[in-house]
Amino acid sequence: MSTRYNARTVEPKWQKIWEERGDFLTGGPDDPRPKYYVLEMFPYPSGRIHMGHVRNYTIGDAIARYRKARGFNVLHPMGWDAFGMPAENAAMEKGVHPKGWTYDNIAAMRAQLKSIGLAVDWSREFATCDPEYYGQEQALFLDMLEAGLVTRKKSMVNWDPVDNTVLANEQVIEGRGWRSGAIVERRELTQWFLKISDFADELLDGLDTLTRWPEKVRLMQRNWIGRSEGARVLFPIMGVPGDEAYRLEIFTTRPDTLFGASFCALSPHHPLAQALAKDNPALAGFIRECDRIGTSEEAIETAEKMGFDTGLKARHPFIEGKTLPVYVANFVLMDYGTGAIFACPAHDQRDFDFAKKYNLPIIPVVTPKDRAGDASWAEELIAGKDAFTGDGVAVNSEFLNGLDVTAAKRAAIERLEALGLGQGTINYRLRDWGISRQRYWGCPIPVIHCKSCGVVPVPRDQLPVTLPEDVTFDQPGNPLARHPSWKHVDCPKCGGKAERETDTFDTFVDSSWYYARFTAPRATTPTVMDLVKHWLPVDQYIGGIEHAILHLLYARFFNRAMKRTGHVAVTEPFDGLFTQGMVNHETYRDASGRWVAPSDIAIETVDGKRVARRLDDGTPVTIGAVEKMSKSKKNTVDPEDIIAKYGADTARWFMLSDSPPDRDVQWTDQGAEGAWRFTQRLWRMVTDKPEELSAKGAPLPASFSEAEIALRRAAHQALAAAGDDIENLRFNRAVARVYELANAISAFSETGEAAKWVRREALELLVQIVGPMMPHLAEECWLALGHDVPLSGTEWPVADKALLVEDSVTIAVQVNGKRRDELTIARDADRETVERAALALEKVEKAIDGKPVRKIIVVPGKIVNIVV
RNA sequence: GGCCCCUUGGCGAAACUGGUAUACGCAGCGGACUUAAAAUCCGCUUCCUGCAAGGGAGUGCGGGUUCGAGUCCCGCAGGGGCCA
Repeated sequence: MSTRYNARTVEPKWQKIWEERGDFLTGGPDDPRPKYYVLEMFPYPSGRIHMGHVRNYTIGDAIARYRKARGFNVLHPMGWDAFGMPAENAAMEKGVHPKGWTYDNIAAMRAQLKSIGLAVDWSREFATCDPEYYGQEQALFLDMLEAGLVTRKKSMVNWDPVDNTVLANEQVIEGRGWRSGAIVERRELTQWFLKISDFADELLDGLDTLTRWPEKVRLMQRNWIGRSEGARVLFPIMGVPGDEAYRLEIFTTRPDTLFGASFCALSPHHPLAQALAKDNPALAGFIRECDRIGTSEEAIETAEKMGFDTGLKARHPFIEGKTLPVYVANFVLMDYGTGAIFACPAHDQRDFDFAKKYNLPIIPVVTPKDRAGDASWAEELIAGKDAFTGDGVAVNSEFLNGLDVTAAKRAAIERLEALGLGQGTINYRLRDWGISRQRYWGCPIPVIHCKSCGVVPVPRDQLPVTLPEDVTFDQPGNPLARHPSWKHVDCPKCGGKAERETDTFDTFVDSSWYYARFTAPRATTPTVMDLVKHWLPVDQYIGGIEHAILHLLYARFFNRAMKRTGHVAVTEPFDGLFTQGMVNHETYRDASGRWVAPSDIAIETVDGKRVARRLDDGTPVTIGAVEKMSKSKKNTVDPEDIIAKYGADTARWFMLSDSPPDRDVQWTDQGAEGAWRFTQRLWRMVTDKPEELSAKGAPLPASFSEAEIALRRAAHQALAAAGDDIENLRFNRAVARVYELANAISAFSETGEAAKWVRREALELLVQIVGPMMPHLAEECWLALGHDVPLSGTEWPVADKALLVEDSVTIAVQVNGKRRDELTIARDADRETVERAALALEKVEKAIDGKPVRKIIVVPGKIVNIVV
């Protein structure tokens, strides 16, 4: 006798019980249990959770619950990445204050997250817009300023004309602002920078220690840092007005190709180009034209190569009397290297294209090893379309001749250094991290600008520098800068009139240290050394792949900066990283091509084909591609609707089944229905026929039938395998084990006392395996099975090792590698017995067909292969 | 363009370090229960051939290594990611 499982009443009940019991409060550092810190990337408080959140937090929650059951002292906190543009946009569009908007959103999202039933220690919650948090962030900044980790410099910046703010390179995607989508402009501004490039090598080397990170993420970071070894070379330039001794410094990764040089090229923004343009209207016009092409590296790279001959001549460092023309060229980036290059068209594609266009010499100086000494090769190269960039042997290069690329590079650098015309150097793609944002809703940068004292840090006892609340958003630009009084202060040094810095931090600063703050969220210092020492690094960090570079590289740098300033002890903040896939859904469009939401349509199967219609007027709807859930395509499913209809456990179960968590998952109604059906099935299995279960705690029967032993085996094997799967975040496999065990229990039809005992044992194990994934349902089942201690306070069961190994195994028998039959035999049968049994099989005999047996391969427990 | 990853039934996917390919779920088909439906339960479901027993093919395509390849190596095609 049972009733239907009602998630709507059961789920809040258990959430309340867990809270009252304090089940998920973290133990202190003196707790005898080993620590385990599991953290999901904290959300931006947009106001509503989406399915991506459900997936992310379900994965983390299953880990947290499993680790707790395995006897760990688990730290599983939650907070809010609460500063940023959307709050200001809301202020501009709806006239609400960013602060009120943000905290209201947090309240709404907290309630939603709690309805998922997360095993989170909510006592540690904070938002980055809490003055208690950002005040400590300001303290960290002052420490870093003192330690020389911060600089202030003029630089060309990416200016977002819609958000009216500066963007870091990483925030410019395909020439557009990552948030606004506006085409980014170039501007020169004085900005605050964190010196991440000082750590380029360390961040690169550190990647090798991150063995529990996806290889893909490490590779992306490696490419982003972009270390390249090369040389800086000085080319004396003749004909620079007013400076006959001018030496042009260029950067090259191919000093071995210097003998193949045919011209030098300057970036349009190179100081020499700019200086020449002053007296040369044609050049000035050319530079303007280059700027019009766009500012993104991509645009510059794909644009047709254009050059302007300055008429200057550069002297070749190695070849006496040889001079090279000096061009200004649109494909040379001012940001990379020195903003000037020497070009060797034969061995660089861009140089090659340029040389062809302007009829400049192409001089091959590296020959592929297999074409060495082949005179026609050079002609082929010059006549063709592609430069040769591979490894080979140096030719036409005097003292370099015969050397391979690596050796030739080394030899060329040695000569340059001897001549005083250059040196070996390492160049990085990684630039310093510009952190100034001309926005209101962010952490104020705690410095004061004084006319006589310069930049003065805000004294520590005046922290936090809090945001003023009486601000207006009725005009573009920074509300802090136009606030009537906030920025006017006395200089802490001289007492004279001074102004506060009105820029605020990039919000990536806020998210670069929150993981450390969770270990001491109320401390009056940024961190507490004993606590960060105990808890860091994060054992398992979980989030979207979209943060592979931005957030994760910043956090790795910031942690190092915190270590240097004495706020943490570890070098790497995240020991294990897991990047979960996206949640996708089918898209739908009506006859006029407008997107239609899944909740507005009905789908039927007609003649084996799925057809969709609008619910309101019945008009047909086209079913389109499966894509990432997004508001713009309306293919979203609201977690709140799903929870209201099926309960949180169903949503959680669906998120963990089917697709491996690092891959994208497709949300489907059928899948959700399937997950819901299983919740009902499990509940029925536990409650339907209590008379078929032995009493709780009944003694172990003296003996079991074969079928009983088989079920016990299935249960214990499922337990061992599912535990292993959960530990390795292979939830889809754990789910499959659960179904297998459930199927085995359903198929079990033995009667009698021993059978009842075995059925209870299997059911209890099943419920316990399900526990981390569908915690509410598991608790309710556990209660129905007669337990008075909730699962949240119950240890993970231990699988009986004796039941994990089978006495006999079924192995395949192959003849010449083709499977012919199978054989069930004692697990420890010796080689000869297996061979004899295999040869005795009728089908095997037929396959051998009287041919002589040449060899028999026996892999114990796996396979027999008879070679004839 | 460079670097990297992926490709297994109608679909999502399993297959541990080379050893019975397609577990588990979804969808579909057939059946039971029911006045009927829903729900539930049972069975079938890689392809070809065959009444069947059986036989053959088969993990994107083409080669290779091996007693044995979804798994390792080389080449190609398609898809995706990052950097350009």
